[in-house]
Amino acid sequence: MKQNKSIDAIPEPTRAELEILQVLWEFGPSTVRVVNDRLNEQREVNYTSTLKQMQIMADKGILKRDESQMKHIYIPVEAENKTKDQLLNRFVNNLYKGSASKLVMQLLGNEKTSKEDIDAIKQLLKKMDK
Amino acid sequence: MKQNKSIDAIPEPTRAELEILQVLWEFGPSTVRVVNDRLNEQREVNYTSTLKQMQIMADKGILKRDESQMKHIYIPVEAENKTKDQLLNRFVNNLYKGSASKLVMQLLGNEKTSKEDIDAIKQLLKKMDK
DNA sequence: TGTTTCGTACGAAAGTTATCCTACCTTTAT
DNA sequence: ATAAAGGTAGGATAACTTTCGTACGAAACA
Repeated sequence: MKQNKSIDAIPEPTRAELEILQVLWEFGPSTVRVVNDRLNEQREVNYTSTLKQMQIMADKGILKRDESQMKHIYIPVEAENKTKDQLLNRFVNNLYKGSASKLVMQLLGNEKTSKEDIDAIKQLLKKMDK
Repeated sequence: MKQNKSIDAIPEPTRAELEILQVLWEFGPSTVRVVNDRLNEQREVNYTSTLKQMQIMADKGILKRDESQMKHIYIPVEAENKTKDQLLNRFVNNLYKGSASKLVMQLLGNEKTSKEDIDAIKQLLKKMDK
């Protein structure tokens, strides 16, 4: 049974917040240390910056945390797919007036989209026919 | 012949900037008055707010303007498709590690995506085979 | 011709985001 | 036991974004 998704629209995560969510989605519930180390593989960030961000996210309700240990463990409140669905919907609505096919058209016309990806998309659609 | 797109990466337009770009893409080169009227169909914005935004965008090089008349005419510097390509690439890179097919997968699994859209996507791909 | 309407320019202010310093506590290692 | 390392908490701050008030000039019109 489907929830009414329009009620609990998630506030758009900021750039920094999204970075952190990605790490948590990939590695599962983690400490600030782990997240910060991952982030520093891509760019230099001070530990306390990441800590602060994650605290703010917990305040906002984007993350919850387990404080039973000294090293708090942070966990995304919403599932990866749910959040991505919302971001994707917003993107489609904003840029393509809600038309998913327009977006795909843009994607197919985009030179950065590889032949492999296009083939994969075709496979997907074939599978859906069954 | 293709340009090297990686050189002239456009700075991410802000929320308000994107709103304005949408109007200009839809209605073509326009005065502040026209843009502001369109925006006010969706939300209340003061005229001078829109004016200021568009002036800033002109400063940043996102818009150019024709000042030969008293009512200045604003025009996006980059074509709609080019900007959307960049935004789309960024989106795919950010959320799907650059995999366009993952994005489409998400789209197809998304309940907000209509059957009509899915059919349209299939048509697109068929056409590409030829 | 004077007044009202419509335009631009400029600056201020408020809100948001991102970053990091400092303080202080706990654990670990010497 | 003491020092060092590694945690959290809470400002402070700087940059960016967004919004709008005020000033003032040009145009329309009564």
